[in-house]
Amino acid sequence: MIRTPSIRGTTGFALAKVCKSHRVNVATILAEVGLHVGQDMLLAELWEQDGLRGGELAVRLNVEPPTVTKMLRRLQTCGLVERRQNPDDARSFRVHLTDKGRALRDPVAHCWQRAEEKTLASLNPKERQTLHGLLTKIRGDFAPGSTGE
Amino acid sequence: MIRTPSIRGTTGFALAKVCKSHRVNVATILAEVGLHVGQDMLLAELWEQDGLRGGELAVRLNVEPPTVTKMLRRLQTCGLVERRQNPDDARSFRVHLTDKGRALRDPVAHCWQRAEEKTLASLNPKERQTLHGLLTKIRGDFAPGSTGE
DNA sequence: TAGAATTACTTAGCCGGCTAATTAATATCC
DNA sequence: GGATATTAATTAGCCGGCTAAGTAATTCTA
Repeated sequence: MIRTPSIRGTTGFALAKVCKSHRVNVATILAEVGLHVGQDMLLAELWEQDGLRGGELAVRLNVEPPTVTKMLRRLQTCGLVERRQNPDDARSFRVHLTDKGRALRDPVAHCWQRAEEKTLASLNPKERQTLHGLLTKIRGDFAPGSTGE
Repeated sequence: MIRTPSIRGTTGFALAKVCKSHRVNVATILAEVGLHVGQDMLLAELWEQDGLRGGELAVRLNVEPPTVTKMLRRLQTCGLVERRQNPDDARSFRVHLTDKGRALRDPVAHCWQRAEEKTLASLNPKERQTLHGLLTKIRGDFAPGSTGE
């Protein structure tokens, strides 16, 4: 029997739709602090660990190097990050947050909380925890029981 | 108390990361049939219901009208869709699949199955069902042509 | 050690997205 | 009916993404 897959109605489709919705929510709220969606993710890596190389950022963000090149140029123009020479390797460079970039951490965190609340509005706390656990399991990450910090 | 939200480790962050990963998976596999990621979603709406207006596509895809304009121009150039005049309203138009566009349905469905398998590789069937249920519940908030907000 | 391969990043150009401003057609109101 | 508002779609320009191709520095290798 030839089971024509229904496309819509697959888990991947639902995931894509939820992702899109969440991205719109984040973008809308993030505009209030003057950031474009995507830039927050790069800054988040630097808030976690300052001074990463460009290539390391690409790997952690799961994007290609040219994407990092362009994003850094704009973030640098905005005065949020700066590049410093890497004494160990003249090919690469290290990206450091400016004071202005560091100052955005809490406002952006607040944006994310609001966007998350909007995206997950229809789930109760237990469902949210289940979802969180499944997502972290997909990521191959850990902390399945830890409720944030 | 001074609980500085950790940004990373939130459900929204995990969702964004999983979304990104899945999008990369879809993009990679979708390239085999000559589509860019995003075009599959537009075609999926037409596979579901042919002859939608441009604005209806924008609403269903949760994107802005200019995005639809550009995507349609490219899909039209590729010979996948065609525009037809709307006799009821000369401002708008209706988008119809070509035979070539219709023929992509099953190949794309297969791409999605593969991408989904890759994205959800670490989940067992029961976990996948749970995830599917949660995503569907989230979508229930804004999917059924509701007022959205 | 000189040349070849590899690595790290940039450039150019495209596509999916967005906002702001514009155009054309329809609907509304005086 | 004519002026006005509203709606549907487009254009222009930007940002986040990509691939392909190029450049410069490092490493490998003969």
